[in-house]
Amino acid sequence: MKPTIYDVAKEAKVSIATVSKVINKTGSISDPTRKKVNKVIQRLNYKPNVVASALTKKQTDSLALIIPDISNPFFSEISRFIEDKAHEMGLTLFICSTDYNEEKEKRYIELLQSKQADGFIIASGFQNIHLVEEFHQNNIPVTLLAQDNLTESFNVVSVDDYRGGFLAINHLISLGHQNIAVIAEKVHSSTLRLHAYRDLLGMHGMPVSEENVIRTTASIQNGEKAMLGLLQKEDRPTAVFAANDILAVGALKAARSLGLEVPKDISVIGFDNMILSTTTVPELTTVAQPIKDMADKIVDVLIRQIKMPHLATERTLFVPELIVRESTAQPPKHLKN
Amino acid sequence: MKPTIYDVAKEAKVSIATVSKVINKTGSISDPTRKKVNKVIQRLNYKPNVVASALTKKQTDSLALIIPDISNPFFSEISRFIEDKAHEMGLTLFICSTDYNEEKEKRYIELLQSKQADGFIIASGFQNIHLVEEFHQNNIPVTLLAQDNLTESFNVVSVDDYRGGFLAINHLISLGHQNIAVIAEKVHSSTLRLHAYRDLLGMHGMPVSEENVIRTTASIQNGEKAMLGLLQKEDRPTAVFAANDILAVGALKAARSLGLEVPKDISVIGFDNMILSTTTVPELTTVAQPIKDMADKIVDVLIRQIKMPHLATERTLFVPELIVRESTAQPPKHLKN
DNA sequence: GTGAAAGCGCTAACAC
DNA sequence: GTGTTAGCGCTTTCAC
Repeated sequence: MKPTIYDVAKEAKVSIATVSKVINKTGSISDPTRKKVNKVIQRLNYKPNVVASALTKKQTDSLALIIPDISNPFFSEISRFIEDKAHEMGLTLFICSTDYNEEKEKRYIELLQSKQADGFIIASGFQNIHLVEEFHQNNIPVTLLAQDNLTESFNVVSVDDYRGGFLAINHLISLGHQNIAVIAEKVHSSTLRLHAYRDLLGMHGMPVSEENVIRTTASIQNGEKAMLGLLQKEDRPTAVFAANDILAVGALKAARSLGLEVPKDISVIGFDNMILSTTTVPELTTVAQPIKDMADKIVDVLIRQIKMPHLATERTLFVPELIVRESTAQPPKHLKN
Repeated sequence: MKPTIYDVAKEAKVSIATVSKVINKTGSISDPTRKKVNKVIQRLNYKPNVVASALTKKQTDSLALIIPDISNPFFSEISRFIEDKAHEMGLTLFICSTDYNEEKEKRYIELLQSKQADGFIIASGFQNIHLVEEFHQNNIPVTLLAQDNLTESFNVVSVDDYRGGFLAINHLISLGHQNIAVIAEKVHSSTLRLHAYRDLLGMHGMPVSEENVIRTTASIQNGEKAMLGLLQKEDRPTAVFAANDILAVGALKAARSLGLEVPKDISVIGFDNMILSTTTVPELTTVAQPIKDMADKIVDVLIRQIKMPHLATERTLFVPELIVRESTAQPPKHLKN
């Protein structure tokens, strides 16, 4: 049997309260007894049972991170930073992948409530926002990651999507592109990036053709498919803004499969700056999210909310950054006006 | 306050024992009372507190997965399958990234023991195997993933690394390559892949030059560096076997940076078949691990061990598969003998 | 078919 | 500085 606090107390000839105090460094304990107790703990290889302490303290020191898919590099990269920060703060992390599926969202959220997670981080791509609203009613701390929800007042940590879209399109326009298409996801963040697209085109007196905006789900294949559609149009765009790097990678593949050279024949810009964007040929020009800063911030915000539930809601927008690599250039000469 | 089993019992005018029985579908409960209780559970939105039940049952229904780095696509992909399988079996997963760091390994293992994880999956790349041996002594169920440890008898699920190396090198040799280099990791699985390399070269009467085997840690940069070294040699290899796709991607980048064309000037083959290997140009020829099968199997094995601790140890080797894509071809003519 | 009660391993209030 | 004790919310005998 694993040793319990009773075993330690008996061996050290003190009470369990004393043992508890030396473990948690609470109360005041004389130096000799502390040493004595610690020695016994060592000798018995005693590990406090935190499920018992969680039951008494009514807090598990664990956080739930709900993402669409941990095998998607964007999410695995940011999860890693969140994990590090959480551990640094003494918390463990449950990570669950929901596949954009409302069933799974519901199941995981119930499960993690049962597991008494102290707080929840809901990443972008979460479908059923009603589920999250329930948290609010039940006073369960939640913070949204890169998911700007306007209807309810949640704590949010996100990148400034509009600004990011602006950066991307502005880069393309300043290179001289006049016919720019966009491949976006069907999520809110993509919508904001799209707004920047429309606004900027408008500002430059460029017409927005609805044929030039494709909405899809993030996957390399979908990026490929979307790009193929775009490239088969008569009035083919000279530049494509993919709302994330996964889609951009698909776009790159599609262009290549049609014998088109990027960026000579067509420019492609992504969003996210994940590892993928440096392994393509050409390397991807993209808009970087400061995911480490975002990860740190979101854990801080969530912890604050756990400790002080009635604090004002907080929305932190991080500034994205344009990373120019190889996949964007001036449009082909014969198409320039 | 969250409702407890007492609240449900009171509302339903039954005892907490009865409520417990309907929740867990144990004992025998009459249809009417079950319905009555369920209705109250519904109405109160009652969620059983599993930390309390974990305390009584002495089992948390959770597994620990210890990997080097969740942001490494190989691990995130396999983690995803393990997560799915675990959830299918009614278990939650703690995922921890240790960065090949013994300090972190120790910290996480202690933490997860405190959290009373029912079993541990230790992935390849784990440094301090002594830590794992302690599990054995303490009768804590462990299964190794893709880490074949010879000294102790652990349950192991792995790919047949030797066979994988064989497949890769054999492919290269049958294309006509005579001067083959290898970039391997400093882990056991890589060593096995290396054995295949040496054996196969020997079988074909090809000398093994130690200059042609580089050992490093998995990262794109290290792959790049290793490849650069290889390419600067006078007697430059015509083909390189990278012991995983991450290294192979680095190798591809290095070749490209030197103006070499893959596979025309030099062939590159990887190992793992992760998503990265389809986004490179050229797409990577590689050896695929059946990671879904491995994930399913490892969860099964671990659960079996949790339920029946004294079962014989089991080592399952999965058969890898050669995936020929674009990065391998015959060696340049002028170099062929 | 249902309930009373003991106990899982711990924390925290309180007494000494 | 240290110990006693009452829970935390649940499962599981064992009566009835």
